[in-house]
Amino acid sequence: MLNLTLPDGSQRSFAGPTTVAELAADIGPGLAKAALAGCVNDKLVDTSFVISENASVAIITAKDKEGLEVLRHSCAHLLANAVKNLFPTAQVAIGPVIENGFYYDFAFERPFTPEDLINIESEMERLSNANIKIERSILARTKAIALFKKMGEDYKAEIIESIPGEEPLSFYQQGDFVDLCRGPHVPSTGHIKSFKLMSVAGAYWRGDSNNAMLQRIYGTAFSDKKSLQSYLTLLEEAERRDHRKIGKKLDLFHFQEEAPGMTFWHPKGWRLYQIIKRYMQELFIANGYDEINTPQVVDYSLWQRSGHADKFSEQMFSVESDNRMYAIKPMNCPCHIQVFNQGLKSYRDLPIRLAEFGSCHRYEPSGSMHGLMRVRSFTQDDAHIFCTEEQIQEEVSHFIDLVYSVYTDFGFDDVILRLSTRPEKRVGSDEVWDQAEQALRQALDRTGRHWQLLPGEGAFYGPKIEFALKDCMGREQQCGTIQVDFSMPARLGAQYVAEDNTRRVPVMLHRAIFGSLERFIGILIEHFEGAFPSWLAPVQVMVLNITDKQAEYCQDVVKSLKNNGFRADVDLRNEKIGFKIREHTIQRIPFLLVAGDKEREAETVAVRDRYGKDYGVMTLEQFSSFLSEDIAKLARGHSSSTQSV
RNA sequence: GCCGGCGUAGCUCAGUUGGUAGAGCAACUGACUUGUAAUCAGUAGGUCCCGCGUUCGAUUCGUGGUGCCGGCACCA
Repeated sequence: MLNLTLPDGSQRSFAGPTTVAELAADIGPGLAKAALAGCVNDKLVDTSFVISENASVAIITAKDKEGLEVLRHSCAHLLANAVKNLFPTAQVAIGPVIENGFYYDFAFERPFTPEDLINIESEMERLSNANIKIERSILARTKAIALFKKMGEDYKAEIIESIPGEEPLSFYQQGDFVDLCRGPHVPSTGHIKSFKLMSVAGAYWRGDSNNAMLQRIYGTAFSDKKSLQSYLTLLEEAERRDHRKIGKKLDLFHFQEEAPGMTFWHPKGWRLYQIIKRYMQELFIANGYDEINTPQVVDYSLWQRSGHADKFSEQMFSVESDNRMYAIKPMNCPCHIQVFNQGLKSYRDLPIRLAEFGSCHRYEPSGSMHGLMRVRSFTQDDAHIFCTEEQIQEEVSHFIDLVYSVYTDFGFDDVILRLSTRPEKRVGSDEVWDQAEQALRQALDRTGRHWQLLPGEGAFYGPKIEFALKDCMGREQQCGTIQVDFSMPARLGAQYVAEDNTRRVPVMLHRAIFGSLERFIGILIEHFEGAFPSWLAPVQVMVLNITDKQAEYCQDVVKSLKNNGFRADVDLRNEKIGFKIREHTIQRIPFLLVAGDKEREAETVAVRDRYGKDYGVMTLEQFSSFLSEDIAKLARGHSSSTQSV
């Protein structure tokens, strides 16, 4: 007698060993059809798995998260199957599930073309319609290696050879196609219906740039066509929000060949930049930081002493002048230590918080550049806190609060916290690491927020906390960080006089909230789709006349708004009001003020926003306080509109 | 840096199977003086990314470079 407990607590009894598929059929014909896999005592298995002991069992369908992953994994196999059918000389490498889909890596004598992709997809459809049974088998590894070598699948053979342990391995076969796989997989290819191949790209074998480059085909699969379609729509939305496109459309910045990876900021983009910088400047002042500024070009010897030249000489811009080698600074911390080192410091002076809008240049690999997100010239909202070990926790606690308040101001409510602890290779004694990790842990716990632990992911010089925010598309963007550094202060001779009159080396905390201003602005552009909240908008108000008769009045209105500190502009062009409204709506200007004869005579303005909402007629005083209120809201309570134009 | 793709007017993009190029929008000029998402007409605008090669002739073909795009790798 076999008793199986279902997720809802109910039980099913069978006379003897039973497969997952039989259990599904026993529950109902619908489930029998939908079953992709099973979960027996929390272990995922195929529907063909035989349950021989009492267990808790769940039937997994495409509606389950695990089911979707099984489906995608099987779809990766379907892809490999199709490629092998069409291009028998292609070798298969690996084909895992990733966020939103899957990929499969192939070695093939020529590049796959977009036409190939179309043909491969048709072949996948054909295989799906044929509803080929997918069967699991077990092979001893020596046999398996021989089998794959015989098939000419050198990469697969290499994978099998590198799997540790001695136990036999599982394989999945569909028709002629066989693949090494832990599984589970869907029962037959007919379950894979809603899929799409997305792109081909190069990828290094085993992710190592010393290895051969394979061709990676990306694809995605969903439980049904509708989910697939809504995913594709989401991708379109992401494309619409691309900061590079919006940056052009809103005339914020540009790039050109003569300065790859370096931003040419246009008036409106630079205004946005300045607003964000000023915001942070005030925050520095309010939180006990002293803003400093250090040289752009610094003798190479400082970078040798700091250790950066050793590790990053390839990525540093260097300048030779009068037979002396300099580097354009790639980071600010060595310079900040130079400032700290001026004059003898006492423990009474600590913590010392030195902040800088540090302009840095790094020769990033050509293929890594991406709009504002990864540039060769950028400015960090950088600061270094020099303190004692005992002060770490309080400084970190305070910093975490600060990060949250900043992200909230910019409209990001979802923040992910990660603590990275000591790696294998590191400097500093275990006691110091214990203390620092403990301090970070306690600071995190004190916030009462969720945080993730990344063991071994810390820098060689100390543990760190990283802050990632989630934008309106649900994408994670790592921005802020606070890192403990046990190494640099000693290397560069930083000291303070302790209570017992001995010289000690201070701990240095590297920290940034935006990360780089360029990147943060890129994130903001995408988050708001260019429709910045009024406190950030480069132009907050545009005043429009209807005919020339109101031109002078409109200019007076703008003058008065500017005097009140608002970023206002006027459009007196001889165009229809509808045309002007369209243009400035597309430009995402928060408020449009229209003045015709009626308004001019009454000394009022007609107010409307970029979403088409009509706020009626107001006096200038009324509008000023209305706008002030809107600005004071910061980003809180605003949601970016997805209304498209 | 690596694999693949791409580079044509300010922007978005056609096009030339090798005979130095076109549209829409923007710009400029004129008319219209307009009431909440595109008024009409006209004009001007190009080293077809750069160098070299093949050719009578290259924007088109080849090659080297450069930049961008999608990934990979990298990211103090």
